[in-house]
Amino acid sequence: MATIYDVAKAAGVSAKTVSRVLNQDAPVGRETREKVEQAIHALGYVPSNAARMMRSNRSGIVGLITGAISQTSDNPELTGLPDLFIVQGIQQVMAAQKKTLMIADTAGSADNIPHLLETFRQHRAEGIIYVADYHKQIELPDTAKSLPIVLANCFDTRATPAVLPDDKLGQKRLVERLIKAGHHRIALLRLPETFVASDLRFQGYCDAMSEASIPFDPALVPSTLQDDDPRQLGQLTEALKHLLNLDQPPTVICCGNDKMALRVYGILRSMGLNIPEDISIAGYDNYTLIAETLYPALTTVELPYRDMGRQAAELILDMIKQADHPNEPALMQGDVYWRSSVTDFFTTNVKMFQQ
Amino acid sequence: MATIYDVAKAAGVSAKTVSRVLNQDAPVGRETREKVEQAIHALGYVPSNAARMMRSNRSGIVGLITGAISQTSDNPELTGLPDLFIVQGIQQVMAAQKKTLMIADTAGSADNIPHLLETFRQHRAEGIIYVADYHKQIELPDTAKSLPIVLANCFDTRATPAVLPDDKLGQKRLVERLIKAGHHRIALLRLPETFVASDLRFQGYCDAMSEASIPFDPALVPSTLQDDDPRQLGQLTEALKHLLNLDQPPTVICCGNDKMALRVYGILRSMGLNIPEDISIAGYDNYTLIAETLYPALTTVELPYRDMGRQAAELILDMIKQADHPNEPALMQGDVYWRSSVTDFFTTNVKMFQQ
DNA sequence: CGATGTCATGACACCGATGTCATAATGATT
DNA sequence: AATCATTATGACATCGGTGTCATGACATCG
Repeated sequence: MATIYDVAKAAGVSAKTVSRVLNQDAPVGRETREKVEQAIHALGYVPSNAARMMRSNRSGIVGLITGAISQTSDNPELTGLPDLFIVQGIQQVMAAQKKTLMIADTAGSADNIPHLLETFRQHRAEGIIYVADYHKQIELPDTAKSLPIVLANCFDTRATPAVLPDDKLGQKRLVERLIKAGHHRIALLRLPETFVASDLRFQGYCDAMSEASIPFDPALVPSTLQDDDPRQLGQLTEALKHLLNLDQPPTVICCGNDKMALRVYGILRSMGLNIPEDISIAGYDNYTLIAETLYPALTTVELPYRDMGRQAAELILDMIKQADHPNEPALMQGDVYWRSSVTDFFTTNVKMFQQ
Repeated sequence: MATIYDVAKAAGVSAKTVSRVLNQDAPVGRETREKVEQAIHALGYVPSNAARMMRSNRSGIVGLITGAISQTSDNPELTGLPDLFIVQGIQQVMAAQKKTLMIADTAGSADNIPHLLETFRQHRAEGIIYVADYHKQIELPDTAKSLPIVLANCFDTRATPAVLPDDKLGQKRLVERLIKAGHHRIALLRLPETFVASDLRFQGYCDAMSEASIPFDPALVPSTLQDDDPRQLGQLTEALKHLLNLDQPPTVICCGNDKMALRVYGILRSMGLNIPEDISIAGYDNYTLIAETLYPALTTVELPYRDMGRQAAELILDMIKQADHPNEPALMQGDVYWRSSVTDFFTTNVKMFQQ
């Protein structure tokens, strides 16, 4: 591979002059510049990042640790890889800032993290982003403390800067929108309690109900499911039967996520119920492959993964520039996507009057 | 950040001796080694990859170009990101071989590829893998020819080494299995013709039917769909009505992919049909989030993404070692996943006898 | 006992860029 | 015309490792 000296020789100038042409950091005579540019082109010369980095001691590399890529399928709850959208958001910002993103993977085991950090340090990464597959609490090894680090979709007890989805607000907005559409009997099928989001969304549900002065009815919020996947189908069926047999059954069921909603669609239909005529269904995540493809399309709340990624990327770049960092996690809001799986009583009424 | 000279000074030895301890490429006295190791630990020294790379001229970096990460949502057909599994397979092999994987992203536009290649060359990547989001033909810019390159999930006209899914064999196996389960009237809802897989799978379908001596009935294979997503629902409904109104309607419908199967579930149920009692459904892709979550779970063929990734990784590593490369694309086989969306007439009969 | 071989270590050059400083040529200013 | 500023260029050192070669201390062998 050609070096800057080969170019210099071919152009009949010094290496430093070639360097100046490359970096445009000092005036170069027009003729000289053209000779150099021709030589570069003719030799197919590409400057060596390694040599540059050595001199400048700035790598321009940001490390990204994720389990998304090599996620093992032992937890089938998570094979959707939606968190890859976070990586996408990060990538966008890094590309715009001409930073190089180096992605490493935990291969499903947190034990690998120290080794990954070591590799990043060898490459002189300037900062690190850790991306979790779903909203959770984590504990990073002590080795992580020596570099600027940002957590995305997770948080720890050491107030490491973090970017999180605002699950509470998201669920609250959804329920508010449901109430606005005329629903009062609103059921909530919670995620397993092992998920941080389960409780946050329950709080959002309660807030929205209480602000609308609708008393909380525990019968509408069956006990949370287990994350044991094979058993979930049976548990879901039980929970749905319970809800449908209430004296005042719900007019809409909020599912813990879009995947659960997909299951609920199947179960309800096998019971002979139509969505949304007999009962409305809402999800969470706005996992478009499901939400837009389901028939009817699913009303749901977006998990703002791309925004979280962008936010995390900007945060780490700030931290690299100035050792400054925020103490509070950044909460990212996701919109409600209103689709045809939920009846809007008022819209329906209007239509009736128009007809 | 500490250098090898800092370590050398702290340990009272020469830099070269520290280097020997690090690389274990020459004997070092036990006492000396321990002093050096202590100094390394005390200073938190991590060798600089840049400096190493400069001397050895071997980067240990393999470049990966994909659109998976920053896939724009303008093609909703593809928001599932299943091709990320290819990246996962690649990552596994690279990690095992202690290679560094550098992932770059087309940000949805092939125009960026030359720039990405330039970046890879700056980093002195030893080889490149290009991953496509679905089985397709591509055309790489000429700049790509100077490095070993492997295509995954795509191919070109220049016989660049490629790793592809064996769509023909996959569909053939599925149909063979359906026939074995007692189905004779087998419908095929083809993907849009713009997809390479559409024709290959149709060939597989024909092969299986012909080998079982079942005459080909064009009525069972409606014209292919458009990839225009909003219109697909209507087209699908039309196609299904057509199939169901035949004199001899199909007993099973093979869908172009799992997502189409998800749509078909919804449409058939809104027609009051039960799966698989009234009609069986099969998909393609084994996109587990859909296939396993659907109720009933979906019979489908795996797209062997992880295997393709592993194969592509091993191929590029071979090519890096020896400039040798194969001329024929590697076709990777995917298994049939038999689930409850398809009636097995023989199993059913056996059960009836047992009862 | 001298020759040879192995072990342990260090001095030094080198990889490919770029920062610093020096130098020469040109044009502008007094 | 002498001085100064600006432009255009090159020589050289340097970044942090590692390859090459040299050196001294022992151990082994005929």
